[in-house]
Amino acid sequence: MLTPLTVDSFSMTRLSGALFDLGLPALDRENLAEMAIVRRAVKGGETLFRQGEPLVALYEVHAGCFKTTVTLEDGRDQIAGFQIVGDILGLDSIGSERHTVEAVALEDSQVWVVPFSNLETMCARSADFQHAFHKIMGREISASREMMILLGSMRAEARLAAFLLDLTGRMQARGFSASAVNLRMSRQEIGSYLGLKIETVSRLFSKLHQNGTLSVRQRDVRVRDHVALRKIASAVASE
Amino acid sequence: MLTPLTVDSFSMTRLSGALFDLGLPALDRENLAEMAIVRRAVKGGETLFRQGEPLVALYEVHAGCFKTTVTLEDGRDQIAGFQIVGDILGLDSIGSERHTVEAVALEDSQVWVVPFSNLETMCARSADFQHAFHKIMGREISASREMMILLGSMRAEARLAAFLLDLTGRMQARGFSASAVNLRMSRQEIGSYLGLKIETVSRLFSKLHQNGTLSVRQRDVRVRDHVALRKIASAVASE
DNA sequence: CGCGAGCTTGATGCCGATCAATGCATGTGG
DNA sequence: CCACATGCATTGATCGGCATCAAGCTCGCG
Repeated sequence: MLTPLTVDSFSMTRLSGALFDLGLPALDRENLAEMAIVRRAVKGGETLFRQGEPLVALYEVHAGCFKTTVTLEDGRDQIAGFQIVGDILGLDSIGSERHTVEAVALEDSQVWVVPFSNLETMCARSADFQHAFHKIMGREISASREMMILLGSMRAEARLAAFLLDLTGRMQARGFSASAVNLRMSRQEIGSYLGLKIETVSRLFSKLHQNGTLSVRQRDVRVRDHVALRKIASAVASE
Repeated sequence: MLTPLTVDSFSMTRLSGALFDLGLPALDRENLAEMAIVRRAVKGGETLFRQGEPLVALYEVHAGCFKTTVTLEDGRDQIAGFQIVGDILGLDSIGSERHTVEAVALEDSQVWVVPFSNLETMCARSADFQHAFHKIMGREISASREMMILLGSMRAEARLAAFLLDLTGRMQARGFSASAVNLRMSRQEIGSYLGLKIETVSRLFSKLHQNGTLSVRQRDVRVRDHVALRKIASAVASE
């Protein structure tokens, strides 16, 4: 599994993302080396880690996009989330010290590999670093909580709108366009994530395209009317 | 808000629950005093903390039962979870340093109040303590993730069965009966948590009562057939 | 060109929401 | 102690949204 590692010394001097770009001047090249943080390439379709594997490291997405999936006892599997640049993979496994999800690259990607034990050592050494790490975990908890709310209280159209707003919002925060998205995932995968069937997702994209909220061409999506999209996402739908 | 505090010196010598009962011999009476951990009584219906309030402390439920709710912009609110003895309240707020949910006691309860900054200090001091705390946060992440799966892929009957199995399982882990439960929450609240309407919840209780899986009398529920309940919870229902 | 995976679109059905009424506990005042 | 009110739960009838079933369609690729 832990195959070719590529360490790009340029990027090591200017790191981005939640785990590193914390305004911690202390976390420089020297710290990185000490923590044995390296970069690893993951090809599209390749699995980064599987359900049940012991926790060895956390991963920060440096480039590309991942999906995390859970396989249920009966064999079906559901998508637990999509991770883009700056997101952390592996937080789910800290409770049990084993991965509870599988992470698969949706396109050619790169991750920073952060050995977990070194990370805890680092936490003990720096109060700022510790606090920052706790905030990352806390944000993960809030995010899952929000997803629960979405799945528990929104109708199909609102779910899709919220999904698009979340995705574009995250992309924008990482410096991408807030309106033009190239979806890396299939309708199937979006449906699985949102608790909807592929046909429903497709129909909703068509509907939003027709009424001018979006412009959809396969996986190229452009948000034409942010206000309308926001309105749909917050539409009441039952208690 | 932070009204009368009761410190029970007997209980302080023998603490239970996730945050304290970690097999950490170091966390004795002296540490508790140093961390300024105190016990506080919360009457049924009383609010422990509200959405938007700054994070001051985490709380471990020492006795009783809580619900956490999120109020959406449009005024509706949804239940994010139920916390029983041993559960931690406030983890949701670590990401933003403000509470994202409101916590309300469902009956007369008691909590341990753990000032957050002291907790981080403690983490820095003890690697074991730090690791234990990380596991607690990790478990919270996994739990929310599981709830997402439930809401995204299960039909109504499976949701209720899973809810009951989760609740009784947690009760059992804390030394209560695994089959007899007195629900502290209304049908309304269960429905809100599971993304179902009150009528649906009621009908399902009736159905499970009639077919002998449960015995239901108001909020007194007894699991008669654990195997059947488990089967219902794992029934396939769509992708 | 033809094949296939992924996507779209239509027709139908079912689960759970909605609307509406009744039942059943607890509490309060006469 | 009963009459009545109030809040929660149950049960029934109907409706609607999304799943399901079933064809086509589009686009990339050998």
